Amino acid sequence: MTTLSGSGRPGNTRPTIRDVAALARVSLKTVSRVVNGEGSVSDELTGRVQRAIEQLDFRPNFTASSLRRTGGRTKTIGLVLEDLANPFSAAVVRAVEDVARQRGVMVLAGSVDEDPARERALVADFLAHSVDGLIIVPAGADQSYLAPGRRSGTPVVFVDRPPQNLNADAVVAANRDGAAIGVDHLIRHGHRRIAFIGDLPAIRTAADRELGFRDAMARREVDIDEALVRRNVRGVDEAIEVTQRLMELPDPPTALFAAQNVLALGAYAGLRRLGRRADTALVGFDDFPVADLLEPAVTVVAQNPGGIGTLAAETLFRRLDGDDDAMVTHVVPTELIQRGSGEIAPRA
Amino acid sequence: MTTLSGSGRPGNTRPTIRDVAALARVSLKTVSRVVNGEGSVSDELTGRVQRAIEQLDFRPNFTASSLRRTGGRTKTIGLVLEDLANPFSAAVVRAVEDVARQRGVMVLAGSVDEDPARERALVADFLAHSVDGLIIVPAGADQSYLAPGRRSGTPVVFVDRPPQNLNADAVVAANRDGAAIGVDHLIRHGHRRIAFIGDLPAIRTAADRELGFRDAMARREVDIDEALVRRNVRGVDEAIEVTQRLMELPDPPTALFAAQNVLALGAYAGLRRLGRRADTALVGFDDFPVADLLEPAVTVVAQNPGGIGTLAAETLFRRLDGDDDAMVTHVVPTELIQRGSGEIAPRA
DNA sequence: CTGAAAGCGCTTACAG
DNA sequence: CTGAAAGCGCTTACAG
Repeated sequence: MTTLSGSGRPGNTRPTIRDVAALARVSLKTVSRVVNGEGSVSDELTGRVQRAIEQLDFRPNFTASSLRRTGGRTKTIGLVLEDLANPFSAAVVRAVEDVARQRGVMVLAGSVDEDPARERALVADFLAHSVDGLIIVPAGADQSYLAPGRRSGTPVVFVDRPPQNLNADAVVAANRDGAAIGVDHLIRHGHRRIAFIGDLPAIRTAADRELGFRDAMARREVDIDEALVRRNVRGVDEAIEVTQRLMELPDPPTALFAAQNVLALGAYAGLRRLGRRADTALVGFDDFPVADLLEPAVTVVAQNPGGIGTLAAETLFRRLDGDDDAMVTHVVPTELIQRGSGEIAPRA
Repeated sequence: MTTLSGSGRPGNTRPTIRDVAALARVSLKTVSRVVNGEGSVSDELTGRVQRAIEQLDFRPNFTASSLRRTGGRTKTIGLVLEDLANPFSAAVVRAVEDVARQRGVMVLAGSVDEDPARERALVADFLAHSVDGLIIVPAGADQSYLAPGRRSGTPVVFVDRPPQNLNADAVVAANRDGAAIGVDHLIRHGHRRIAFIGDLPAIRTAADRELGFRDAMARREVDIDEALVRRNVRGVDEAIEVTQRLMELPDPPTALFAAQNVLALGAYAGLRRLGRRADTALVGFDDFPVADLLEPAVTVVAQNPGGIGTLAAETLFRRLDGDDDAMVTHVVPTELIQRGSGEIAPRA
């Protein structure tokens, strides 16, 4: 028995439309018609083609077809995220995937770990692979490098943080308003000495949340003791340490606002070590698993990563469908979830 | 000024190698040589080509090139997971991504939600997109559908659960041994009435963990009270309910072994509601965030999802590099992490 | 209803 | 060192 593959390549190659055509004794175009369900093929030929497909276990090469097909969509989109392993990124991917699936679109995803160079490299790789669109959590402070690509028709939607030096759609959480609501909650429970624990101010969301903290304090005319404002705190361990330092001040805070979930965890652990968990209020920004199982359970200003991802994907597909209205920034509201830690009154 | 694109398509299309060649007044092949750094191009022409590339912001279409290139690799692999949003899946993707990145390979990922039909559909989609290889957490009980694809040269590595009706590489956790170690830990702390809380026995890992539970009990000659063996428990809420039922038995267990992290969370919450957290031992299988912040902190048999993902990716790439040794199943060891809940002695 | 030719963006195999 | 032709797997535009 001879090799079915016409070009005489080794036998273990995937069958092509040419092999099917040869076996069914029809033209390439007829196979193409059957595969794409174009109709207008006689039952006789349709049958022969289908049997050949079955027999060879032929699967059309979608990538090859998109090369010539009008529009030339590859039915893939690229996701540039902070870290696929963190719950926020993971929830975004999942939500995007669900929207994409309905359209038969696959998702390529990659982590950037806050490295601007890696952001650009990943975008370049996705573009080289001809993705139809991009969803990006920007790490760098300049997205102007995307301008040429966008001109050539690849839409981009930013998530979590707005782009800089580029006019593009974005979907962000209500960082400033949400933080203000969380802090206001503490003030209404009687606190006036409220500490702020935040990440690098260079990260836009961290800066916005600090602004929200200041908004709330100003609106209620509560003085901010700058000694209680701690920025540049990274990771659980640093948050634990910072919390312990804060609580050991001569005039310590009665409440903590931790502007990120990991920092809230650190604050919780720090309070616990000092035995101050039960008498110090704590509100965190961004929910985390098991927050409700801690004691006291942790009150948070919850983001909606699933909602953010869904909206980002919908925005991207709207652009792919031809929408060329002005770029918009969607702000997804946060939700204050009261669980106990945020409702502790100040010590007498 | 005329359109640079020779074919007269609308101007906002991405420039091609042809546009570059025209602008640099060289042949296609010369552009190709420069782009691929083949050398053997005069400085004169190299310069002209590079300037044209710069000027047009040309980015080679990798997908098109792989169509003709020998080997025809697309430098993409497909990941079929349970749910991208769950920590186990997320950790696996991240680990795979890191290995793939070193080779300039991108990862396509999708969730299957324990739906066998979705597993097959996703695999078919990945294959249609010509991925170079697949990493799969199987949902269905039959992977024979992959045999034809594998014959045509796409390697597949299974993760978390071995494939059925298909001879392929796999990377799994030491479910049976790990569970036995966790249960043995409870026995050594004096427990004899130990409850087992597990997921659907149809899921291989759940079944294996129950076997491990039975192994440990048999080895120490502890009788199993079948009334304390609860299978088919799904999700936190069911685990909470099951735990409450168990603790309300006339002769309740003194220790619980929860064979999955979500079930451990439910067991913890269930004990807490009954005020039995501090006097009932609990060991969970598979670690979870914040397990160390609960009180008591939860003792677990930790899997190593990162290690599993890394090993799976390495195995896949080894196959892509031509390794055709016999298929192997790698068993990644678990680690018992003692945190408090597993070291509680039985009530007197 | 059916097919032969040309082409998608790029590389291979060959010739100079 | 350089290029013209053929081809990767498929679709388009045209002809019958």
